[in-house]
Amino acid sequence: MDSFASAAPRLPHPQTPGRPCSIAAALALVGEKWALLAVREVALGNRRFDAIARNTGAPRDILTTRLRSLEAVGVLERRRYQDRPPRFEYHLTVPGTDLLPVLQMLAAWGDRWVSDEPPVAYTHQDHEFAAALMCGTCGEEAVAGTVHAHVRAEGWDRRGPVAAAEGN
Amino acid sequence: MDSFASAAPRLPHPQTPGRPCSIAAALALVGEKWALLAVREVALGNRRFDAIARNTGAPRDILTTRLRSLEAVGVLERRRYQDRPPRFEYHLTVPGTDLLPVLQMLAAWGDRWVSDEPPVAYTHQDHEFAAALMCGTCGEEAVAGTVHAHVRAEGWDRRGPVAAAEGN
DNA sequence: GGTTGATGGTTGGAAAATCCAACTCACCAC
DNA sequence: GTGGTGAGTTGGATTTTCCAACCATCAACC
Repeated sequence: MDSFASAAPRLPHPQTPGRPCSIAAALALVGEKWALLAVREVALGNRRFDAIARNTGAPRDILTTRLRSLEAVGVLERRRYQDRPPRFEYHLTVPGTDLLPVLQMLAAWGDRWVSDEPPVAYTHQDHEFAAALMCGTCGEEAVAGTVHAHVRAEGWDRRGPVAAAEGN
Repeated sequence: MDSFASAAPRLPHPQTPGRPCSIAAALALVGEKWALLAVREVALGNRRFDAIARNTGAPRDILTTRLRSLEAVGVLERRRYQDRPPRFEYHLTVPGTDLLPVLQMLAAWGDRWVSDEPPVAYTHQDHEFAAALMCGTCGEEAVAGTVHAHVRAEGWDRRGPVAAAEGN
C-alpha cells in the first residue's frame, strides 16, 4: 500500500475551512458536479472536449475551467493527439482512476434512491455488480454502524474545536 | 435488498442535463460541498445548526438553504427538541445514512492522495478500517478495471446520444 | 433590572461564479 | 466555396456565494 501510494505523486493540499478532514479536502479538489461528471465521461472512454460537453451538458466555458483544474490537480492528463490544428484528449491519471469507486458509490446511491430504473447497469467480471463498502483489513462488508471515526487532528475532537484550556 | 429499498420512500427525481445517469441525479440532490459536509457532521453526531456551521465553516445563510434542501429531498430530518424558543436538531434518514459509504470513499481518496496524514482515522469493529469497493454479488473486492458500464437509457450509448437512424 | 451567552437563524450588499448563445480559428472533405 | 469537426473564447445577463452584522427568545448571573 505504501509502494502503491508512492507510485504517483501526492496532489496539492487545498485550504479548507472548518474541521481538518479528508472529505473536505477531496471535495475541494474534485467535489463539483461538472468536474465529477467529466471524470465519469473520461472513464466511459469519451476523451474529447466536445463529447464531454455534450454528454454531461456542462456549459463549455465552465467545462474548460474544470478540465484545466482537474489537470492542474493531477486527476486528468491532457494529451495532444495531433498538431495542426492542435487537438487534445483527456486521460485519467492514477489518482483519477482511484476516484472511480467514489463514482460507483454515488451511482449505487442514485440507483437505490432516485432513479426509477438504473440508466446505466454495471457488471463485475461476468455478473451483475452491486456496489458495497468493504473493509480491506478484514475483507468483510462494512455494514452501517460498524465504522467509527476517531478524530486525530490537533485541536479538534468529534464535537468541534477543543476548548484549548492552556493558561487561559 | 428489495425489501430494504422499499423501507423508505424514493427521493424526488431531479432534472439533469446530459446523459441520464444516477451519478448526475445523486449529485443534483446532494452533490455540493456544504451539503455533504453537513451530512458528515450529522453523521459525527453534531446535530445542531451552530455546531454544523462551526465545524464545516459554511456561511450560515448557505447552510440554512442546504439544510432545508436536504430536508426537502429526504436526506435529513429536522426535529424540534424544545418549544419556547423553538430549537431543532437534524437527523439522518435512511437514505441519508446510506450516503455514508460515499463519504467513506471520499475520505479514503483524500487520505490516499491529498492529506499528509489522516486527520480522522476510522475503525471497523475493533480494527483499522480501510475502505474498498466490494461487489455485493460475489463478495469480492472490485479491483480497478473489472467493473464495466452498460448504458440502458433509451437514445444513449457509451459514446453519447444515438444518431437515431429512423427514416433518415 | 441589566448583562451575558446560547441557539437558530435573517438581512443587506459586494464579489464571484454560472449560464447561454454566438463567435473564432484551423483544417478537411466534398 | 460550403459545410463540418474540434477545441475552445468572448460578452453580457443572471445567480449564487460570501461576509458581517443583526435579531429574537429564553436562562443564568450579579
